Amino acid sequence: MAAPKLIKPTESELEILQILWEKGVATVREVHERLAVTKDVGYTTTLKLMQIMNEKGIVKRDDSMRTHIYQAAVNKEKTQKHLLNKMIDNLFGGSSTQLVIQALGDDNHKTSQEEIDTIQALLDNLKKQ
Amino acid sequence: MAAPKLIKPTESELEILQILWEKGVATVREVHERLAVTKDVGYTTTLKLMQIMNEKGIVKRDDSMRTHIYQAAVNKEKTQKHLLNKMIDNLFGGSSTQLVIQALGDDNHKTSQEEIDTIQALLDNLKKQ
DNA sequence: TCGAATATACGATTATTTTCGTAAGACAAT
DNA sequence: ATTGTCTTACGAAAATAATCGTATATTCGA
Repeated sequence: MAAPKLIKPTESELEILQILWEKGVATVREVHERLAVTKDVGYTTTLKLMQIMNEKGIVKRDDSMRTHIYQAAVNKEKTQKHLLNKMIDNLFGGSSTQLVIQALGDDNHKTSQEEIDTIQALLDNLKKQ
Repeated sequence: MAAPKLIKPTESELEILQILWEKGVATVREVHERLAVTKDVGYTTTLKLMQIMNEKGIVKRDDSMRTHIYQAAVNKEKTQKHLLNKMIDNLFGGSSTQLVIQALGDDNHKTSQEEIDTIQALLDNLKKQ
């Protein structure tokens, strides 16, 4: 029972998690400089957030050196699936299809030809089962 | 031009919106009794939330009678889309395709044959454009 | 060696969200 | 009319999230 099943990262925490998932490991500064590209926020704010995430068990860190090295402590796909499930149930009446339809018809995130092919392949695969 | 107003309902507000979307119109008491089924919350809490939502313009109300009649003032699909966008950005690195893949491969919300056909038709349509 | 740059720790503040107690008016039944 | 129930209004506490300032320690060059 080591795994705390209730993972509910805040919006800011999710932004940091994304960066950690992508980079694997990162320092506070690396995370912060990435955040600073799209967000106007102070360094100590990022630091504090990552410290809190560490306390919550959302991230792990190696503090054997002066500059601590952080990494995500929660699985990316599991977290995505968990939050997606919540949204499907809370906002789309339990229908993942409804959600998919909304997502594909989204002007803000245009779906490329290639992506469409990817999804179609996935659907063909689903069909066979 | 008039600034397009950003609808960002909180989680509690979303619970209320869902009830209003389903019922069309409802009194505070009706909403509250529905909430009370799954949530332990006081009546005045629901009342206050709905008053705040009214101030924010998330709901409208007819207060010509003693018991006010509420209805949603934001479009269901638009709100779904907005929150979906947020999730795509916050959790899927901006890739709606990644989200779709997770949603379709979700064990908790099985995708039926019929639903697959629906989505495939949608994709074919997207392809033509 | 000294100072600038950089690191963490941590308290405090601010903002937002959620909660509820209390008051006062309206209504219905007796 | 009186009482008990229902309603909204309102203020403010409690809980949660996000922000940053300051202190202190470490490192690296000049």
